[in-house]
Amino acid sequence: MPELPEVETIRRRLAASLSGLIVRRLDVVDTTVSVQSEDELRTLVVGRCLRCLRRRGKYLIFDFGATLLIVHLRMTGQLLFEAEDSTRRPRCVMTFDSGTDLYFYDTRRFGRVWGLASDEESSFFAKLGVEPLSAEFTPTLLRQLLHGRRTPLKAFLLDQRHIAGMGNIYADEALFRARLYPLRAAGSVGVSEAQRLHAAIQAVLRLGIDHEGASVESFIDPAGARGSFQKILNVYQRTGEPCRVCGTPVERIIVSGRSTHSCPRCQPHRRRSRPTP
DNA sequence: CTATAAACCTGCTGGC
DNA sequence: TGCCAGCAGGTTTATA
Repeated sequence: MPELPEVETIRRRLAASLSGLIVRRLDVVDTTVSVQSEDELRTLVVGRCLRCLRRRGKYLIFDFGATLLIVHLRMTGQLLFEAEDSTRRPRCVMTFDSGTDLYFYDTRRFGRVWGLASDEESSFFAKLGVEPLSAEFTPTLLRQLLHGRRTPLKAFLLDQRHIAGMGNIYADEALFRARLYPLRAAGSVGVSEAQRLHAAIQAVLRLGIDHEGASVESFIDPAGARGSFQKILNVYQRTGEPCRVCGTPVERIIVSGRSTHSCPRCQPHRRRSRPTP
């Protein structure tokens, strides 16, 4: 599933190829891709110059200056420069004046596209939490966000209203790196633990970006390249395999309906001092 | 506020 | 070999 590092990888690849190009046409193949009509989307993007590509959490923003096209890939969405074979149909296609096509493929059809005027952006993202790699995200802010909450840390990290961009992979990896048990109540986290969690969140997201994403499901970048973060996962989808730090088998539980992976020794239920993983 | 569940989807897996 | 129930998960919406 594309999470922050995967969307950032896509953003960088698209920015390198598409910045400054003018949209020649937009074709909506699967009308469920947007609540808006093909005509409405066309009015917002066709003939306009793509100024830049931005990202907010897991949302990808095609910035045309006065208008925006926003894409969320959800589970299986892919943006590709090349068409797939005829057994797979794209949900929509954007064609640029250079002749470059951008296909939106999405097996499970959870992904969505929105077109809007740029002055609607702040309200569009009004409920979205802090950008975890921004200067705004500090250990102090994290502690404020955690304060008083009884919800499990894992559920807290997945909640996009608090911090934007983490999904199941990076939430599990961040908690492992911070040596925190996923079911710990968010509000029970102390100052040093919050500092550890803050550092761990930023570290796993940066590591994910450095590795050009985790290709655990169907993630590939627009040129079809896989990421490599899946090769260095510590706990995600490693149930029963030895912890890379202590050798204890990785444990799998369900937290707020999501499979959750952790090392029972490195991430104990109670606080205790351990060497840094 | 918090928790849980269903809905949206399709491909894959496990069990028989 | 074949069939099918069940699972995976990001987000929204509904319900307790």
